[in-house]
Amino acid sequence: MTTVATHPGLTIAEAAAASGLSVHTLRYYERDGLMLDPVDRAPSGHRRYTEGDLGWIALVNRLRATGMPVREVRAYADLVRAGDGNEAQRLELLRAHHERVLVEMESVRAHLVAIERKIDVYEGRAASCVEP
Amino acid sequence: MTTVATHPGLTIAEAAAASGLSVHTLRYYERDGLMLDPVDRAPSGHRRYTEGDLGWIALVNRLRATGMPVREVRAYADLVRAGDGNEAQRLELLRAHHERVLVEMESVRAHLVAIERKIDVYEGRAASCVEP
DNA sequence: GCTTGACCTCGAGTGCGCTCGAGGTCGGAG
DNA sequence: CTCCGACCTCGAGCGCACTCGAGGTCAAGC
Repeated sequence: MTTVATHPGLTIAEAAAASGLSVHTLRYYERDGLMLDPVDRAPSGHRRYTEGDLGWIALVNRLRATGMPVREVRAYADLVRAGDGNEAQRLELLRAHHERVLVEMESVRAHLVAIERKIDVYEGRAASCVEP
Repeated sequence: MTTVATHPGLTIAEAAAASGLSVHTLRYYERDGLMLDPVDRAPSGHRRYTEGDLGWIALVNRLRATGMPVREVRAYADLVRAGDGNEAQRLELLRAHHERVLVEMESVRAHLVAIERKIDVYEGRAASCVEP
């Protein structure tokens, strides 16, 4: 069952369009160890992104979008790359991140409520308390 | 009714403790035009923060905590400093920020749900779909 | 055979938001 | 009078996450 030359894969421009990242950022992520493996290359040396690459990038995007630092995404990628046996560590990393995001969201929500009150003041829907 | 030498005001260290910012950051904010006015000084030249200053800093903290860029906080401070007549602009700025924060929170929430699903996979509470 | 354009590498540059350090002043305690 | 600690200014430095540019390769189309 030698799967020879299935799909050629996406060019970096296509991968950029698909992921919402810039080609610069895609190369940067790879350089910086955020990808699981170096991306495949065409004989020309051009990158060819697989569906698996895109799936991984989507996860990286989710982690980044929720504020995980690049270095921590790299740590996660390192764990996955290391293969089986560290699932507990991966889980711990994700759970810690999850918890931090929840705390941060609650903080933002609370601050936002205070800002809403100030908006109400400007709209004349409430009495100003002290400051402008 | 000449209010002579009421309270002396807080030192920068006290203001830092009260606001949660560092003394460096307090000076930086002032330098950068985020304060409504230059902070009062003792005869020694040392800063003396009033209750009003602290209230304003609290607002700045709320704006920053919800992700408003420093330059936009400055723009808001500029408006307030300019005095009456631009309430509509201030309101618009706050509302635009409010809207952005809501959109961002929703995005984070959605990404977080996807991450939760991945956590479930690691906990064996769900079947893995495709990627690690 | 030449041009064009998409890609490559490597290293430097950018914008943001602080953060730090050197060198100096000031006021009160000993 | 001296020392100390808290403060001052000014300018540089830092960490992060990209972002850009110079200089080069390669393959396809004219």
